[in-house]
Amino acid sequence: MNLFNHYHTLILDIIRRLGARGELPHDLNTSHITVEPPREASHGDLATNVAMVLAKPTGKAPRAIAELVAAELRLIPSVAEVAVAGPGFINITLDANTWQQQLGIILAAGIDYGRSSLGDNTRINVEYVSANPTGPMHMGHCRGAVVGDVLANILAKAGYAVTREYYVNDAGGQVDVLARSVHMRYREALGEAIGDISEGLYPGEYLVPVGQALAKQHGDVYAAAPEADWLRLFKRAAVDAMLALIKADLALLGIHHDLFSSEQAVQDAGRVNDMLAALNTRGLVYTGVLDAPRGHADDTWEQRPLLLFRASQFGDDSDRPLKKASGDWTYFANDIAYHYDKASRSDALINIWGADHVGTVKRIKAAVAALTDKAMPFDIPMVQMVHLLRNGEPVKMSKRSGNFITLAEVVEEVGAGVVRFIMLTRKADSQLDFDFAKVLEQSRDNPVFYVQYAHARICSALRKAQDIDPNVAVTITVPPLETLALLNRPEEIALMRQIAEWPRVVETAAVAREPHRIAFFLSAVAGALHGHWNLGNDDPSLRFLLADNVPLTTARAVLLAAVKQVIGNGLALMGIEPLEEM
RNA sequence: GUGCCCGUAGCUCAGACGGAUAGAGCACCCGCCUUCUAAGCGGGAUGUCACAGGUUCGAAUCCUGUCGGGCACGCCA
Repeated sequence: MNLFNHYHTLILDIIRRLGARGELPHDLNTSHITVEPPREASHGDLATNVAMVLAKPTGKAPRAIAELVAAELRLIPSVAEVAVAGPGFINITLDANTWQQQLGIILAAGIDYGRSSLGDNTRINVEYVSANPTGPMHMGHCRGAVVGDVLANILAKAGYAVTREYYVNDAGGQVDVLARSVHMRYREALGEAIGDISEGLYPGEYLVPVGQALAKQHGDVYAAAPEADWLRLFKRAAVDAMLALIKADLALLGIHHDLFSSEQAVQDAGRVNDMLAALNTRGLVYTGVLDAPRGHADDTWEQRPLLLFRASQFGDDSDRPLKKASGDWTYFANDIAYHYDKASRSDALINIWGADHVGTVKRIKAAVAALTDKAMPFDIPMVQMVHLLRNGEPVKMSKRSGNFITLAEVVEEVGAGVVRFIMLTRKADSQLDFDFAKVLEQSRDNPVFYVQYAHARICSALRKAQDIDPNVAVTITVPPLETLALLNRPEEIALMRQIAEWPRVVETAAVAREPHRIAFFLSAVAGALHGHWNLGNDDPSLRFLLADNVPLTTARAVLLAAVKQVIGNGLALMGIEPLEEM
């Protein structure tokens, strides 16, 4: 149960009651009322803007409303103190019991602490990675992969029915190029001296085994055969092999999709015609000509009649071609068909896209809006570039030789957990530096270390607590009230208050589609834990472990266990294994 | 030329749906520290939230414009 939601509900009840008694008007719009932790801890545990929001519709002074509501709030047993402050904020301080009991709730819920029904089983489709199947994953794909995966985790936790989907672009020209590259490797495997891989083809070594396998399977049947004889076959073999590579790379990061959707399959199933029919019935297709794009030297621009979609009616800057002059479908048309298909089996769509696709956001949103009569929620969080550094110096990549920094190399060097965490230390749409040296540093300014260290430190303390009192392990599963009541120091209450925000953080991250909030929250909790821990240096009575005070040691072990649970739950959402010791 | 994103402390960045005196880490200054896990801890100073208008009880947040930066932009995939 989200504590903030609980009091939000109570406040709405109060407004209704005051309405029934004639002290406030009926049927007020209460949708803008919030209950939040106040920024300033000294203001109390919860703050609500209810009085300010209702001032205008009721025609009353905010502070007058605040006093009415405050009087009612004081009647709630768990409320210790209510103060009206500033322009009309109501600050609520809860009874220490309420916070103490949160520890029991956290420990009883375990990994499910933070789960909610916010999403109400809405079928939400998260499409992410979708790298072209032409080679292994490189670092350019990494951030979107992590952001998408963690967002999917968050949404699942928040009660959505999540499908994790990968769109395989196996139908375009680049897979033809791939097949030709594989054909050269195939001839090479048959003993032919092929020299350098031709300009424009994929030179990567990872295609060598694909050629070898084809040579083994088919002998020299296709060595001198015309392309038409082998293209389809080689394409299939190459794409399958590349997908296997990609899946292996994703597995290194702990990423597993539910569904791989093939562009070719969408076409083969006739979904493009379905899409066209759907657009046609809405009168959104016509044959016309496009103006030349501005800002380019456009001597070569030819106005040709094309089949166009009226994207401009749905917020795009211009209408967009569905067919090329050649009569072939455009990539865009296939993409719409795919999205139409996704929409038919979802209640909401999310695409995680790299920043290089910003230019196409409007048109795909226009298409989805058109095909679903604007009924389909569709978010496209954009993921910015990652700059790879080593000790502050940019890592050089030689494109010429086809050497990218691969995801596998990076995971091998620093570990999957570190990669995943660092990818979430910035908002997705701002650029991110990834410094191989810094991410492994053991210091305060490395958030991965800082959070893991907090977890390991707690584990260590819990082991020692067990030595002081062998019953600790049992007590922390269902802590008795008299044990919890010993946790009444302000510093302890502050820590409880902080971890009790976890369910709210999950919901916020889900609604805002912002996984980085989890990482930031964990850093804050780790900071609070370390800070609290250090208090014990100056004041030994604040240490967690007190050999001469078994009841208090046990109680504090309960607090530690709850913090550990919350950090562990956060890391689990991020797909990171928490460390027991380090 | 057009579109999207961005502009917050010296640096790197947080700051859903408008809320109180705008925060964190680093760097800087001053102390402390050999410990319940050590890779440090405590305190201090630091802002025209790019600029100018507007909306309102209230704006870093919303709207308009200007300036500055990044990315993208043909029937490629």
